[in-house]
Amino acid sequence: MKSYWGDGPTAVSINEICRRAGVSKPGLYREFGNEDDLKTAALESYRELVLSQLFEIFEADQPFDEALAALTGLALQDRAQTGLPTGCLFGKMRGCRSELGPKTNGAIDATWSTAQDRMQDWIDRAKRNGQLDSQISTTTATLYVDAQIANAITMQAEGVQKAEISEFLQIAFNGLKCFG
Amino acid sequence: MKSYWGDGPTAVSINEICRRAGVSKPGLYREFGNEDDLKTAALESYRELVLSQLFEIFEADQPFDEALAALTGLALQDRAQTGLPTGCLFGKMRGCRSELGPKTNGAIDATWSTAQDRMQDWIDRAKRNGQLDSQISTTTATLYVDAQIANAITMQAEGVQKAEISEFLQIAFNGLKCFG
DNA sequence: TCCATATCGGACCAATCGGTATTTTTATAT
DNA sequence: ATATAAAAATACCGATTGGTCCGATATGGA
Repeated sequence: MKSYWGDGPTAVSINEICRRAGVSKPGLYREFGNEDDLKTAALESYRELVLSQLFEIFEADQPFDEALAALTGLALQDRAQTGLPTGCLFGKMRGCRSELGPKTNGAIDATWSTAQDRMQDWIDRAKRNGQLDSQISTTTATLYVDAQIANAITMQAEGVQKAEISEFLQIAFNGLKCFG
Repeated sequence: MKSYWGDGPTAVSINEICRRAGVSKPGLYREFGNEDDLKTAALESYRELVLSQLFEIFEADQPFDEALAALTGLALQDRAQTGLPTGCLFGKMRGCRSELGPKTNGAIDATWSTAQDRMQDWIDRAKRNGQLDSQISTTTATLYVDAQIANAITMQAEGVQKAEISEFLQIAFNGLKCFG
């Protein structure tokens, strides 16, 4: 069900969702409430399915370099094999917030907030361990890592070769390591 | 007219465009043809208004570092002052190609192709001048620069502070300079 | 077996979509 | 001033949108 959000949270109508899922429209409404609730549920499902893997990396007790390598590996893993759609639902939703309902927007805020918290802890830890230049603002670093991962996932969805995405992330993360 | 594409190329209906522009629907259709043509025209207008400034930087005969600085300045310039909407129409369109018509998609292809050409020339020139590590794949470099500029513009649209965007680009372009 | 109850889906709703036919207005020429 | 040509807007088209009503159908207890 949630898998059909691969082609954009605003690109698929409720009718189309029902058609694809083989479920009646009243049935879907009984289960989810309305469109806003449905999209909220889809985002929550995405968070548990995909973002949780990122959070695990951020929380893991490992050197900064290894965490970056793990992030690269995660961003590069083949979505086609897992049967899941490509692209980042969270990123797509953040890109068209004005077209989404208030509940979905609230969920986006909450998700982004917890993601930033996780990343802040991780960045601050790396700074304390001397693995990251403490001149770099923590908030900028979180924005940076988030954006680069989103870039990589989006590029994969657009069909860019894995080797190029890998090099892309290598360059991007290099910017963090050799700062100043 | 084209300014109303600020809130997303799929978020605004033809009816709404007419309402905002104070023009009748047949009038708009007489001028542009259909929705696909209108969006194509909007993209062309955006290319001449915004992307042309990027192309000028790529074509200018200046050191690589100065070009990067110029790109940073361009990405940071305040859109609110110019009266233009924030965000990157080209990037938004690339993010929802399946929702756009064939003509608009063709224009996206053409725009992206010429943008990549301009960047390739620029990157190759920097490599020849020893201002950029030639180990970096040219196509990856073009993808990289494009993505970072898009990131910066998107962040400005989301209300991120200028100082953070500036630091963001400093980190990102650092990754190009100190590679390997 | 028969009735009550709970679930489910076909059919329907007003609103809006992209797009157009037709009528009204405006301007011109005689 | 009046008939005619050009321009523009009102009013409408079928299709689709998010959302709901209500009849059909399945289930369970007596």
